[in-house]
Amino acid sequence: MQVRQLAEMLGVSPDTVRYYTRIGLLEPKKSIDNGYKFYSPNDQNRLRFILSARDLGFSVDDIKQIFHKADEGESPCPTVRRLIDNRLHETEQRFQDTLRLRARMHVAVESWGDKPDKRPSGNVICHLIDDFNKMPE
Amino acid sequence: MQVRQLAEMLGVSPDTVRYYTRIGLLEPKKSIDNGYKFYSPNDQNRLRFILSARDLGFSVDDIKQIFHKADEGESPCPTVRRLIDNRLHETEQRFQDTLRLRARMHVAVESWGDKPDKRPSGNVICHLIDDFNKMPE
DNA sequence: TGTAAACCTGTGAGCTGGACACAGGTCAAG
DNA sequence: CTTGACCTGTGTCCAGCTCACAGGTTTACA
Repeated sequence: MQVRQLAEMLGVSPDTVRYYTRIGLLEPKKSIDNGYKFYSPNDQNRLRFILSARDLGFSVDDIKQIFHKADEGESPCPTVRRLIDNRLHETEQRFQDTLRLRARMHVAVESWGDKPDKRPSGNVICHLIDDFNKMPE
Repeated sequence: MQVRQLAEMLGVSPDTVRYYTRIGLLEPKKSIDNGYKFYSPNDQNRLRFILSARDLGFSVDDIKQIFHKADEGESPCPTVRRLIDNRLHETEQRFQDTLRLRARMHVAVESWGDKPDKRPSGNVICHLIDDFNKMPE
C-alpha cells in the first residue's frame, strides 16, 4: 500500500503519513525499483493508533515512547497513565490561559466600540491598545 | 541602551528582544566599534507596545502591520479592529478545541481508573487507548 | 508505437515565537 | 598581564505538520 492509499483510508493527508514516517513512527519498506514506500497492514494499525492517541492529546514523542514499550513486549499502560497526567496538566493550563485571553479580548473589543480612530502621536502608537493596557484591573 | 538593559527594564529575556529585532519590529543602531546594537527610547516605547499587543493576542505579523500603518502616519486603529476580530475567532476556536480535549481527557482518565494494564497483543497496542477510541459517544 | 498530460513520489524547506548553543568581545579584580 | 565573569550577535532547534519542487509513473489518446 502506498502513502496516498493509506492516508485516504484513515482520513489524513499523505503529508501527515510522510511526517509520521519521517520521524520513525511508521516503518514502511522501500521498494527496490522505484524507491516508493510500501506500507503494511501493521503500519495501518499503527497509524490508527497514532490518530487515536493524538485525539487524546498525546504528543508524537509520547507516542514514540508508547511504541517503544509495546515493541519490546512490555505493557505500555503505565507509561500511558503517566503521560496523560502530564498532558492533562498542560491542557488545563492552556485552557485557563485561553479562557483569560478570550475574556481580555472581549473586554477590549467592547471598550473600543465607542472610541474613535486616532493617528499615532508622540509615543502613542495606537491609543486603543496603549490605553487598554493602562486600564484598571 | 543595550539589549540586556532594555530586556530587564520591560521584564522580558534578551533573546526575546533579539527576536523582535531580528524580525524587524525593533530597529536599533549598530555601534561602529563593537557591533553591539544600541536601543533608543523609541525602541523602548515600541517594545512596550509590542508586549501590550501580545497580551491581547496579536501575532507578531499583526504587530508588524500595525507598525507599518503607524510609521506612515496613518491611523492603525481600523487595522487593529479588523485584526482583533480574526484573532478573536481563532481564540474562540482554540478555546472550544481545548475545552473538548480537556473533557475527553478527563473521561479517559476516569474510565481507565479500574482497568488493568495489559501487554500488547495482535493489533492492540494499548487497550486503554484502543478501546477508549471505540467507546460510544 | 509514441507522447503529452495527469498524477504520484520523496526530499527539503517553511511556518510561530521564541530558547539555546557557541565563539568571541569586554571589563573589573588581582 | 591575566584570569574569570559577563556580555554580544549569529546560527540552529523545537512541534506538527504543510507546501514547493524536481522527477518518476501511469493513463488517454493518436
